[in-house]
Amino acid sequence: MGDDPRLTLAGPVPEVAPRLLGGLLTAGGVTVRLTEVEAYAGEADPGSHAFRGRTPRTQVMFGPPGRAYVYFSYGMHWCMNVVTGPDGTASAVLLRAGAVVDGLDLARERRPGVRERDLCRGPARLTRTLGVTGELDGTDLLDPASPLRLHLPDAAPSGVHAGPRVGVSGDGAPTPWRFWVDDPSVSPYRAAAPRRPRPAAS
DNA sequence: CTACCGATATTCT
DNA sequence: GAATATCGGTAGA
Repeated sequence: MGDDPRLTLAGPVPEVAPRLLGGLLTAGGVTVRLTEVEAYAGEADPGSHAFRGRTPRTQVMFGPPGRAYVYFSYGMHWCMNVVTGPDGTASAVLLRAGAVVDGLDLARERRPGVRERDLCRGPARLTRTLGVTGELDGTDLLDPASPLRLHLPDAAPSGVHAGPRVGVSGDGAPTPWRFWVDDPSVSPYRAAAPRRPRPAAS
């Protein structure tokens, strides 16, 4: 391969997303090999944060590819994406899971009591193990001096699976844009919108 | 392993 | 007020 990574990330998000699998993400003294990702296709995608247009939270998605989009979820968790596609398309890839390949002692120290395979098993666990917070929103992932860096794999990974996205309901639900490789760190599939409706108020 | 449930920011209705 | 790209604790099979 040897493509310019910036050029690779500028491609269509359903093609870019599986190519992040096997990539190395480094932050806070810990490096993770990505094992599970999800594609979100900007303003045309009902499951995307950008579907309703630009907001203070989503502005980074509308910028150039190769930056980190970090957002606060459910009032307590950080989740991170890699912004993809041409400048202005608001596409991004959510990093859902990974396996720690370097800095394991530090990761364990940061997550006391957590089993190794659970350290980055889920998008919010991944950011916590790496120490990623909203301060890193907008970081250039391809800058060697950045506190949060992404290194794309030399070759496209093999054995990639695809399935429906997690937690996405409505029109965007059936789109098979969750990609993963066989690894213990991949979170088990959960159907979208399992939320139990609260008992009807009397 | 499955199932429930609380915490609670951002955004939309 | 309600929904959401979630997790961790607890309970039970």
